[in-house]
Amino acid sequence: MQAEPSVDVSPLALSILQLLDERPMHPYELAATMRDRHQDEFIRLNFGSLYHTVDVLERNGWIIPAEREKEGNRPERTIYRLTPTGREVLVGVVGDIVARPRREFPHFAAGLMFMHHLDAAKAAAHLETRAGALGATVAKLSRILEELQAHGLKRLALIELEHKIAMLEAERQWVLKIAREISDGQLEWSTGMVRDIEGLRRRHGSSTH
Amino acid sequence: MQAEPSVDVSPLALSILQLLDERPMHPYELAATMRDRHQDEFIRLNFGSLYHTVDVLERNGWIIPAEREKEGNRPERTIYRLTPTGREVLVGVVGDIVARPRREFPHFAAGLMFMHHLDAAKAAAHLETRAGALGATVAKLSRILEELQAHGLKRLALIELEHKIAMLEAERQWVLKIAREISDGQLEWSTGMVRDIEGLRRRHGSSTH
DNA sequence: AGGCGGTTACTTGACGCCGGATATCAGGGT
DNA sequence: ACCCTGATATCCGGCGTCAAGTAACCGCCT
Repeated sequence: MQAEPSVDVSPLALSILQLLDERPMHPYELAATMRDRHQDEFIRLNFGSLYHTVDVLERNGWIIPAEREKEGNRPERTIYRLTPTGREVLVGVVGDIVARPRREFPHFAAGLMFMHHLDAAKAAAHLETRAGALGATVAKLSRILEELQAHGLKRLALIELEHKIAMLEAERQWVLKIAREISDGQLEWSTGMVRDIEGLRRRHGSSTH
Repeated sequence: MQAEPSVDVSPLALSILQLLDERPMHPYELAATMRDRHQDEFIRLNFGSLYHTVDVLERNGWIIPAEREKEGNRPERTIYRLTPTGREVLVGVVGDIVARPRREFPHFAAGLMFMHHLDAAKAAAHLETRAGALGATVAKLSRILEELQAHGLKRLALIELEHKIAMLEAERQWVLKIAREISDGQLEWSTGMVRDIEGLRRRHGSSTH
């Protein structure tokens, strides 16, 4: 029932809270709406965790069943609405998520860490492939962005798209640079190298990165 | 037993394969080594999934138990080694992970998506907080990077650190830019806005972003 | 030398979330 | 009549997280 330091509320939960703040809905409708708004491009969505998350939110008292409908012979559906506490949590969590970087573990970093198992030529080629894919996505998203802007959508409504494009583009630049440096020998290559890193300070401390 | 299109091998599994390629080890030693090399800064590591993953790798035939030691009265430990198939998989997976961007769902994007639930001032403040945290991490990692380079480590051995720093810095720049644009009113704010996005093309297609 | 508190070695188990598949019914199209 | 899609929910197995449990070791105190 607490509003609490609002830690560890999943993006999916956040999205549920946010939608129920607009109006009461039943879970399936939540999913449908998320899809309509393309939130599922940025938030992992599937029925299993949706229903589960709804349960959890109810247990926490962030949301409560408001109504229970049965239409024809379809499964009965439960309509939920946001509680006042839920509303507070929503705002709190948004602030928290925006303000505090969380530790993430992108696959690519792991790939890089073991890149020396490839030979230089292959590595460079793979990086170029990646850059190409990244470029294609950036192009696609940019087109969409422009189109939506032309349709009159405000920037604030599209900020996460802008962000994604920027990050993708940054990665692309970096990847390209490294690919070049490998190709022209500027990044010295040694295929079986040892990677002992003495001195990288052991855990403890700023959590964040 | 297949070498296969090498999809869906977790970073942790990759790391295991990689270490066993150097020499046979038992699971606990794997973990210890990963920690020593600070791989756990880039790969999510905990004992539960470690032992589980080892099991799976064995079932797949990528690794096999080579020896079984009992020292004093400690729990008996199983030493694994890489199979030839395992070695192929290793190289394949590395290439794959490097070449193909995977869809990731960073929390921050979700936060941005709902940022309009905050008022402008608070949003800007939170973004600045984030930029600060990002800056601190970048500084810390940069210091470590230099130190390690000074210790004679080759760039190739530190490439993932370089990457992380670059990405963090890119995000920081972006966050700072947006914070400024909010503060000086350049990014138009409307707190309760509707966010219906008609036109963002429905799923199907380049998977990647 | 004996004992005792803390750290390191090593594995297992319980529990919860996640994601994919599946069951059921309604309705519209051919 | 048949089939496909959409609406609606639940189920189940896999994987990750956390923490407990046992043994040895190390250092210190007396």
